[in-house]
Amino acid sequence: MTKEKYGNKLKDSNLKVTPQRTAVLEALDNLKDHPTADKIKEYVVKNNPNIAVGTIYKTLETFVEKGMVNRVKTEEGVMRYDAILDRHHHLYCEETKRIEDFFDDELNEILIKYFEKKKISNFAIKDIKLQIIGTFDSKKN
Amino acid sequence: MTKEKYGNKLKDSNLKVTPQRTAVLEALDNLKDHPTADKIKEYVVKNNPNIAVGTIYKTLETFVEKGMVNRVKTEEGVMRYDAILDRHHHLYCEETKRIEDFFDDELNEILIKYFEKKKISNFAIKDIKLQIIGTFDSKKN
DNA sequence: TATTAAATAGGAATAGTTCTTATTTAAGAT
DNA sequence: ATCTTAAATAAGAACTATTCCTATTTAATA
Ligand SMILES: [Mn+2]
Ligand SMILES: [Mn+2]
Ligand SMILES: [Zn+2]
Ligand SMILES: [Zn+2]
Repeated sequence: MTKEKYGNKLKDSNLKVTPQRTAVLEALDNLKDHPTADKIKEYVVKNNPNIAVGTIYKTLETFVEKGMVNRVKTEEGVMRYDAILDRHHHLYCEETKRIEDFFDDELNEILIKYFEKKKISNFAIKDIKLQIIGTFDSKKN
Repeated sequence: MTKEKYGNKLKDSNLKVTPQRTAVLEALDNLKDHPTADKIKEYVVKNNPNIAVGTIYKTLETFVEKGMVNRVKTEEGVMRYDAILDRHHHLYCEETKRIEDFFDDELNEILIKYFEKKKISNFAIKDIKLQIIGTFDSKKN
């Protein structure tokens, strides 16, 4: 019962369970490629044809505030969202602007250890993410 | 003769030397905090009161194309620019949105070696940047 | 000094996002 | 089950960063 899963997630964050929020959660759960608000809308609209675009933005903002979703740093003019909260890094494709997840616990260990030794003066680190910039091999796109 | 320096930089990139471009270069050279187009305009306007904002954007775009300037990835709605081309990473302050440079050759070595061993399948790495997220100690702000 | 391709000024247009407000609704209380 | 009410939503206006358009100006070269 996956619909129920989203309801519980909302309750856990002390949010009222609405069809709009449930739909956005579902979209985020299914669109794994760091979607824009617009992509989320496209997905949500299939089952909720009357949802307002402002609601999508408002919902995403709420989710970010509650820590249910993260924004992804880009150098484009559009915001992208990430529902995966486990620590991971990102592959940025320069050609296609695709952003793919990169999980690597060994690397995380190395980074943590490195910055335990080497403190940055006047800066308290909360998180470290790698931007791995390059291109996907275009054998099959 | 620093004015001349900017002129040469432009010539090196096969760009016509104009007062507007020189001024934007000078602004980028002096504003070390990854300025927005608007901050650059504020700086440039002091000596070039008639410059058009569109010219600033166009100039920055040209510089990015020529590899004289990089965009900085953020999760804000405004673009920020970086005139430092030497390999470096960024400290992102969650509170103030300040972005500060972080140079660390030892860390670069570690990363390069790590990814020489551990290739990412189907992805050709061009560059790796760390997003070091946290807060600056607010002793003096 | 004349030529010309390129650059700029000025302002309109666009796009992503936020804001406003009347209406609707979820959730708790009765 | 119905009532109550604070919160959420729809619809569209407003806002803001950026891009686009084009008449005019200018840098570079001859
Ligand atoms: Mn940089
Ligand atoms: Mn925008
Ligand atoms: Zn991700
Ligand atoms: Zn920098």
